Amino acid sequence: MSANKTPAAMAAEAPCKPRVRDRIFETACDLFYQQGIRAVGVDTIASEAGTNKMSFYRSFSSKDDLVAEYLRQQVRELWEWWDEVVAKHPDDARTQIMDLFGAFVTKNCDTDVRGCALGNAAVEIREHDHPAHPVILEYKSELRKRWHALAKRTGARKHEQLGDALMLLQEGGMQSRLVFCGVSGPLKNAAHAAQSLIKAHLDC
Amino acid sequence: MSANKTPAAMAAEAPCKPRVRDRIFETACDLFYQQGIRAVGVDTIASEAGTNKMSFYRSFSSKDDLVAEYLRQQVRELWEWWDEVVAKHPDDARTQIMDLFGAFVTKNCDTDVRGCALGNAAVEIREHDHPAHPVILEYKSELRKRWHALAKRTGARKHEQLGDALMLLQEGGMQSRLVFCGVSGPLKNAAHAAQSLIKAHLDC
DNA sequence: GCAGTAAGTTACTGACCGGTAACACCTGTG
DNA sequence: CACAGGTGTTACCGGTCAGTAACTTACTGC
Repeated sequence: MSANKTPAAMAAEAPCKPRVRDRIFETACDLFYQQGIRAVGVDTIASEAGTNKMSFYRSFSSKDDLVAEYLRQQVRELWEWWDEVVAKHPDDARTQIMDLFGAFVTKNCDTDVRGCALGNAAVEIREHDHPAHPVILEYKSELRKRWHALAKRTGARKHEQLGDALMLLQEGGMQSRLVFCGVSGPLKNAAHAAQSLIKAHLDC
Repeated sequence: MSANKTPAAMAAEAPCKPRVRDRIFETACDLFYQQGIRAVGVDTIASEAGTNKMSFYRSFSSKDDLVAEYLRQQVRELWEWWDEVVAKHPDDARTQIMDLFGAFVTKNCDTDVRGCALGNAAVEIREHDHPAHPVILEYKSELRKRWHALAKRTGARKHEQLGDALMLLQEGGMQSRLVFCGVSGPLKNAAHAAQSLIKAHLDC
């Protein structure tokens, strides 16, 4: 099927699909994030991507599967962002945490930020058999593990408490972005709060 | 219309409607909170309340209005809870905060807790002209004001920072309840985090 | 030119959505 | 008894939802 190909415009990726699928997927990601998963229909996605529903179902088996893939994509981008920030000071956990919060606040300045895609999905999708469910659960668990690991490397005695606290700050910041515009909400003090927490856990 | 009435079963409330409306409203609140606003249809609410759609529309002008009223009810219950907790130590802001977090964690032990009704609604309802929008915005603003006031009364110099930090902890705790069961998530360390923050803001 | 394949087009299904019209019932009050 | 109000029942409207069938177009490599 996808053997011995020479065409120029063939993307350098693993599968074959050249254009339409990607266009649909990108459009779907935007719409899901901006307007919510349940609020966006398959017809809307297709026409917004400049195609039609039939082409949609040639690329995706169902809307639910697309949603799961959308969330997996978000997870990839989120970890990419995280790894990038953390890579700047590989041996200084405390600076890594502060960098994360700094970049986190900066990122959330954009007016088109709508909180955490995974968290929002958890609100919208309550059915336990939805293919998106394991994606969300795994992401949040991994996120917590990373905060714990980071907190431990600061040398804090009660590193689990510290890690959870930092995660709560982040989650709360994302949540608040849906009602407070820009960084006008409590989010703007997230970095200060993180600083205070670290200090409290290290020198007393 | 509602003049000179004597019937026994007439509720002691202001309007006239005796039973059906309340049954529908209560059912709707439960379903909206448990399954989400968009996931619950008018038909479902009516039949779950033991009646039908026609009786629903005799009591409520539209689903959107019912949603707004559901949220207003949630706000009432939330402030009632808050005031009750806070009333125990009227002159000790620090204890009030710790009591709030204690009660907050306890409340979230229940298995049928699904996060913050207002926050969830903010995720599900993105339309700016929805009657629920002002309810959500006003609640979150008032919540922030209360945290600020509480933080100020602890004597903390940077009370705005402290207030925002406490709010972030609370918001994050609610958000995390949708994916982590009971208090197995980071929520369980919310009280510790609050304690650390207060300490950091007071004695250094 | 032929074959294969990706894509566009139109029309459809069955289910559900929010919301309404018309009518029957039942119960309490005058 | 008659009347009124709250309620139940059935059927319906127009719209949208996810998903499918069948046909057509256009490009590409051989």
